Amino acid sequence: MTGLTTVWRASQRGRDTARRQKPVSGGRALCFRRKLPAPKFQPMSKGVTPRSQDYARWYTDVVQKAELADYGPVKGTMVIRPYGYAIWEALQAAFNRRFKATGHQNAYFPLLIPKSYFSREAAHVKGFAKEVAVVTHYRLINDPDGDGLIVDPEARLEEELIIRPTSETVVWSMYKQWINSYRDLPIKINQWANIVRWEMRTRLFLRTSEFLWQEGHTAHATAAEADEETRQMIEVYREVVEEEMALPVIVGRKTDSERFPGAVETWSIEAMMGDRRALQSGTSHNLGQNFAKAFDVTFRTEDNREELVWAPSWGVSTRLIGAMVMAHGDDKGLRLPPRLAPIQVVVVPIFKDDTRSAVLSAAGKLVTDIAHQGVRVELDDRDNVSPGFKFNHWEMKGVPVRIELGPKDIAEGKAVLVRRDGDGKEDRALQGVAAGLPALLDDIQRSLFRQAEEFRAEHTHVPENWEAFKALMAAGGFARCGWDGDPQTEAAIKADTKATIRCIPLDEDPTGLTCIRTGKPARHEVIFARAY
RNA sequence: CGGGGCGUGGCGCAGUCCGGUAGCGCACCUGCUUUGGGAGCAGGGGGUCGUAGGUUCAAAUCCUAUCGCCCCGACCA
Repeated sequence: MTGLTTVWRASQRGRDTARRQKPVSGGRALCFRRKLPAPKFQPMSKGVTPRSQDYARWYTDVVQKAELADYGPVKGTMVIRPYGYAIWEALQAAFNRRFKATGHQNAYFPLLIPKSYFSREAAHVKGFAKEVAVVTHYRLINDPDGDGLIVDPEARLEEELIIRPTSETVVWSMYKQWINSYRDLPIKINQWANIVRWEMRTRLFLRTSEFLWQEGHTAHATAAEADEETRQMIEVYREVVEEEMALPVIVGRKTDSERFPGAVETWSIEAMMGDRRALQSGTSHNLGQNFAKAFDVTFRTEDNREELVWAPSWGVSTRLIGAMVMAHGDDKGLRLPPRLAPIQVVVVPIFKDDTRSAVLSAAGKLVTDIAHQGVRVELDDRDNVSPGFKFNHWEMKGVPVRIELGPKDIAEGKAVLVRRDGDGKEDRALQGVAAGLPALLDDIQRSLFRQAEEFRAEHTHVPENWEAFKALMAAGGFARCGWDGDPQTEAAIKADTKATIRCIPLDEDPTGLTCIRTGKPARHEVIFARAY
């Protein structure tokens, strides 16, 4: 409790003092001049920090005010609140449907992993060791020297356990037991789980010490099959993110430096956020035979040879919710794509004491009609807050469509309809407004995708030269250009511009391109951006 | 780990320099009036000032220690 208290107090304090001091110093005197200088910061008593003022703070404000999530008591942890979790459930449903359609089954592996398992694969260890939480004891006792509980020094574990930062090692330790013959392959398992990575700098949804995700682990008899699986799943991710989240992504491969620890090839989908930075939104890895080697997982082929099993793994996390906030949100709050919105339409009745029952009964009827269309609808009949408050409230929550219904409307046989993805209100005949909603929601879904796509197009460029590249990275955006394939060039570019190679896009064509920095012939056409 | 800052009702803060027994806004509760873009008025409840120790007649305020958190830098879905 006190932890939470200080979080806010401390962070707000600095900003507020800074904000207050500027206008206050000499502010009075300046009032006598003809033109009032605009105060540098307009204190926002309501709503959220405008994106243009402080994008990071806008994001945090929206996540909290829309009641998606809140900070947990332990540094870097978050509570996903019901509204945020409902979005996660919608995403899970969308993914599960496709995972199952492509022959995968859900299962669950344990949270705790023997430290020795974790150490089997060298690159894997190197990648995760720095951020693994370790369980060393199994008991607390009363402190003999005072009050409170202490870790019982007698209760040290013989073998220390790690809390999974990902599950490759446990999964493959089990696959060793399950796989003997080519007849046992392929195994295509997915698990929904929480994982822990002790992050230094955390942000709600985007990077927290514990997060929820899905990790697929499959085992195959051939390299070709593993490669096919890896590509198929990145395509599934593309489809869900673009079609359900209305967020356009670039599909591509990672360079060596950005690859998953232990993978031979990593594919990712990369999206552009509202501040023009890139967000890796899903990854699919071809692990080759690395984990099979580490866990000695072999099988008998049809012609009785012993071979190592081939492995992909793939995952998306609650980070996707952060992506949705940052890609679609505006200064009024969230804008949710209808396919994932927990509430697709909200009806706000407007009434006074004398009109209350008439309005509420008309609104109730409307809500029933809407529900019959298969639309997720909510009636906000609270009478302790004003209609204006409700408008802002539901806009903050990103509900795609709002219908206002008051006595005047009912008299005229109409309702007022407001799309969250645009501005302005329009009248609709009360008859038929419900029937039109499914098509309207589809239109909003498309419109959000189009807006995100246009935004990305506006900020994606092919820089002519190094100077143009630097300017683009400083301004923010995606650069599509040549790279000589040298990791040192990549590192130098990062040092100069903070930009990294987000991916080598699926449709790359390096022919005739030169490296943006060295001028050497390009080995790959890549996407550069500053990333989260 | 290095640098900077902060812990005072649920939240945001003032009070700390110049010790005198805690205040403001929001939120909350009650009532009345309201309700088409974040309602108004009146009344009310709630904190011992991160923790521990010290100085003092007296500590949110001074001293010491300690814990925690935030921001910036070195890692990452």
